[in-house]
Amino acid sequence: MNIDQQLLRSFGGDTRSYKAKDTIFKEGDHVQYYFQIVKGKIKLNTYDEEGREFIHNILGINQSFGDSLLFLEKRYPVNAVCLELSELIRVPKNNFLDMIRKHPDLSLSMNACLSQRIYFKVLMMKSMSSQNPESRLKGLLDYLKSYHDGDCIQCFPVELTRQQMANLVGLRVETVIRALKKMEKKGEIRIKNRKILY
DNA sequence: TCATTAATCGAAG
DNA sequence: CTTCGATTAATGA
Repeated sequence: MNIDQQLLRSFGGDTRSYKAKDTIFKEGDHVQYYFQIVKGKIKLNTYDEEGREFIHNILGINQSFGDSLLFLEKRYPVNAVCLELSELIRVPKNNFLDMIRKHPDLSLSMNACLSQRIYFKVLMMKSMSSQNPESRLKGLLDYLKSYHDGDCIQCFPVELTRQQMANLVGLRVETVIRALKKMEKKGEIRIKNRKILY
């Protein structure tokens, strides 16, 4: 979701900056704001009983997060953590709902947005249900690439560390590294100086 | 250059 | 596939 910043401000939105590793909200916190990224990147994660991190999503500029919770009376099911120096616009929940009411067009794009999230979640779950690590990575890469309006072949640079990719698909780094090498051999991806091109 | 973080590798489970 | 141990590369102060 990407809403005009002036509009967000007119409904009480304020800009806040966060340092890398700052926590924006924690699992179990009350949902009180709509967040939209002006600059930087954040991740949504949880930890399993062994303390291993699972990343649910990584969001960048002009993307919002936690917004589906604004329509529910639930607490956050995940943590939101900053990956780098970032700037976010924060709008109080009730103001946000007010804004939606006064701008029906927003409601429509909100639907489109949430629909798309559900759609990609399903695609991700489909590939994640595969036992094969290469299929899981392929699913992740397809998802990432779908956000990229690239045209050329194998020119989409994956801006994620291998560790992050591993935590996104539920595998270990080493496994990801080895699987990526196989995929490179098969010509499914290209690797230039450790950078992955898909 | 020192320290920290990420990427790799090989061997074993 | 994961875990462990160790090395090497890249990055930033």
